[in-house]
Amino acid sequence: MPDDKGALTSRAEDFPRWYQEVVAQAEMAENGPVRGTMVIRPWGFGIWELLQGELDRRIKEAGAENAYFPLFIPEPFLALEASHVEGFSPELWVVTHGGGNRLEEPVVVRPTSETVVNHYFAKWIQSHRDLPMLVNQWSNVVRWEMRTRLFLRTSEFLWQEGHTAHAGESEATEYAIRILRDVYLDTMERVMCIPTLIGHKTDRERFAGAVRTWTCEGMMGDAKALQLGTSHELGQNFAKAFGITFADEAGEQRHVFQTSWGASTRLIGGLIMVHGDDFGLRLPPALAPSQVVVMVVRADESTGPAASAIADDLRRAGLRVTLDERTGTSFGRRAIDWERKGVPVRVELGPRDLAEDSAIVVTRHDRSKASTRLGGLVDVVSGALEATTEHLHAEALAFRDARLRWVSTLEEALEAGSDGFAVVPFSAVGDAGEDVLAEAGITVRCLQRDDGTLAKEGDDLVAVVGKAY
RNA sequence: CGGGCUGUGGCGCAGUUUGGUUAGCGCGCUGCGUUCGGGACGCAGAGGUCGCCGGUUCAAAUCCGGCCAGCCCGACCA
Repeated sequence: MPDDKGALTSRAEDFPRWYQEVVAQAEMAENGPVRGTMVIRPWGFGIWELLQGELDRRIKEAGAENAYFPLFIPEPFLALEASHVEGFSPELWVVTHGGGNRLEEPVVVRPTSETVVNHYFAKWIQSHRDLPMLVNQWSNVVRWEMRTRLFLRTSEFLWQEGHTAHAGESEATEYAIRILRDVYLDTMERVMCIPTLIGHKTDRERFAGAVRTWTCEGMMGDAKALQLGTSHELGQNFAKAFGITFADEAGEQRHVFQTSWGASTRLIGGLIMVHGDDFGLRLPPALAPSQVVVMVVRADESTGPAASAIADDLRRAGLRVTLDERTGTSFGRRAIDWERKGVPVRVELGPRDLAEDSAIVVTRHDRSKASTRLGGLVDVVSGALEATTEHLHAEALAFRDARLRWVSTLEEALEAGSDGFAVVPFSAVGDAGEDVLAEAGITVRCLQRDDGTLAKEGDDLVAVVGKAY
């Protein structure tokens, strides 16, 4: 919000007003006791739990199993893979004391777990029969960040990180892409209702230690890009550093090919920034801790029991329902609180409605209200939830496509990429072009074929460029 | 690390230029009452070492010196 403080004004201009409002209103998080850490309040955490469930199911369908590895990593582990340690060193939090004494060897708090996981993979993998090894971990990680921003870049964040080992290179590539598509892309498109572009990163944007980084990129409500999830092909870099070898069918000792992939609480930020409006958050039904709130307009001997019965009916239909009978708080106050939290559908029941054997159904995504017969209420609410999912995705897609321009030169990309996405032949950009774009705060978000599909390389590669968070 | 700014009840701020009774306002909070169909209202009340240390003065939130913390802009990043 523009004000007397110059610094704040310039920031607010490119920082949507609703972002901060929505985050605050949705009671999701605030900066915590240590710089850049976050506190997620129950409503926001409920969203995360649902998101976790959706991701976890898909991860298991892709064959990976959950496991857990230590929070503390011996410092020498990090040093084993040269580019990995180089990439992460500036971001490490290091513990120097334990039990009141200085530790002989400092330990690192994990910024990501490739090193510990691979330390164990080296022990666990002996034969081609042990492959592929597909492991996932839900955990927190910490990274020292120069500049933190709620949900998008916090010093501590929650995520899942998958780590796999395969016998062959093509197998690893296929698995990395399978995760990108079947886990990440599918969750983002169908669950989060976020139109998502996929592709791979340029060399400079690649994960430290990877040979190729595949990525999902979304456009936020201010036309800036957000990296929503990444899947890395690690080649044999870590296998060689950690000595992960197996005996193949012929009895030869060979190094494995690996992948690692992750998606974090950043997704909550993306969700807010794609769907939030001036009235608060708008949640896709699949991620709404409460999908329906049944509100009693005023205290009354008949509306209370009737609302309770409606809530039960909706629950029996498999919906997550909250019954709001707090008539001590004014109706408007309560209605706006739920609206801000993004509850997709509200059912409002007052004496007037009850007298007509009806209720008001309010849909959050378009704020429309309709009087509905109680007899058909469950169907109407279910239909409204389905419509919400479609509407949120369609609206976000229309927004993004209106700000995505196909261009053919670097100069055009520079212009179009400053307030949206530009798609430009990668041959027109190149490494030198990335420097030029960087001057304007624009980066290559991903490389893909001109039909939007994935390709490792080729003449038809296009670069999606834009400003990023 | 460079550049800018701010520290005053839980939150947001005014007051500082020009020192002067008991430090004020909005929101929130507690109690009572009236309300309740779209962010209610009235009355009563709780809550402050004015970031910290020192100095000047009859007198310091206000002036001087030092320190600390936080925010914003640049370099980093899921």
